[in-house]
Amino acid sequence: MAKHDPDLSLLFHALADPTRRSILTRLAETPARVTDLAGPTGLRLPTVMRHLSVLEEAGLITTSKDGRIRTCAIVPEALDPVRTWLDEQRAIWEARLDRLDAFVMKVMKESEE
Amino acid sequence: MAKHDPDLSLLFHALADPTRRSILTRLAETPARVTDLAGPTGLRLPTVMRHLSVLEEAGLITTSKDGRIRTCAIVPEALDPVRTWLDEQRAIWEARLDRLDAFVMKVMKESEE
DNA sequence: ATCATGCTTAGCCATGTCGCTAACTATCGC
DNA sequence: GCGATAGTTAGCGACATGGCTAAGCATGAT
Repeated sequence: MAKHDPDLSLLFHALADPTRRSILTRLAETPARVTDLAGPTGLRLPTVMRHLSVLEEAGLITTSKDGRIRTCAIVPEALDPVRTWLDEQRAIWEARLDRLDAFVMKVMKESEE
Repeated sequence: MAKHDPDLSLLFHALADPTRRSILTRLAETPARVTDLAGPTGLRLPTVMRHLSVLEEAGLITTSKDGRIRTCAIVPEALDPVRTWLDEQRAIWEARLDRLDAFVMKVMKESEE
């Protein structure tokens, strides 16, 4: 409801990049090291690191370091706000369609008279 | 499934801006003119025009011009790909949790033996 | 015909994004 | 300790984004 919703903006922005989405999908299978994630993308490590920090700041993944290895994992509930927003929108949009329906019905009924 | 999914990127990017989201929510109530949309935002017309064209290129709204007035309206089904993607992700994530469950069960069973 | 209205275009500025390389730190295996 | 491995930091360049002003164009009202 808040006018300023940094959370949603961060989430949507994080999801707006194909590389980040593919990293997410990869992580959905199983947690992985940074290098493992970099492999399929064909990108350099620092670039991947950057994507990971965007994902982490959006709350979509968590990372932890063990020795020299950083392991990344998804945060399943992180997508909830997105889902909620979508549901809200759909509710409003459908309400509007219903009203449009009602309007059409009314006009039709009136035209019959 | 496609590695390159410009559609989703456009959609997510369009949704990543609070101004654009508020325009969408406003349009969900009823179609509106460009000036009507600019009002609440406190932004100048050219700036709003820009946001509108981003929304339109993402397929989230349609606009049509009658005389000197451009009317904007939402495209309700435009959010479907987003919803689909979310559902896919959730499916994978849940499958992973199930597998984790199975793994835990297996370990527990083995430890009993 | 003239003027106000509603939108559009062009262009500027500050900042953000996405890729890179190069150099650095920290661990692990020997 | 030494070298290989994993990650990190710093900084660069090209381009995109989000805001603005100023000026233009088309249409509606008088």
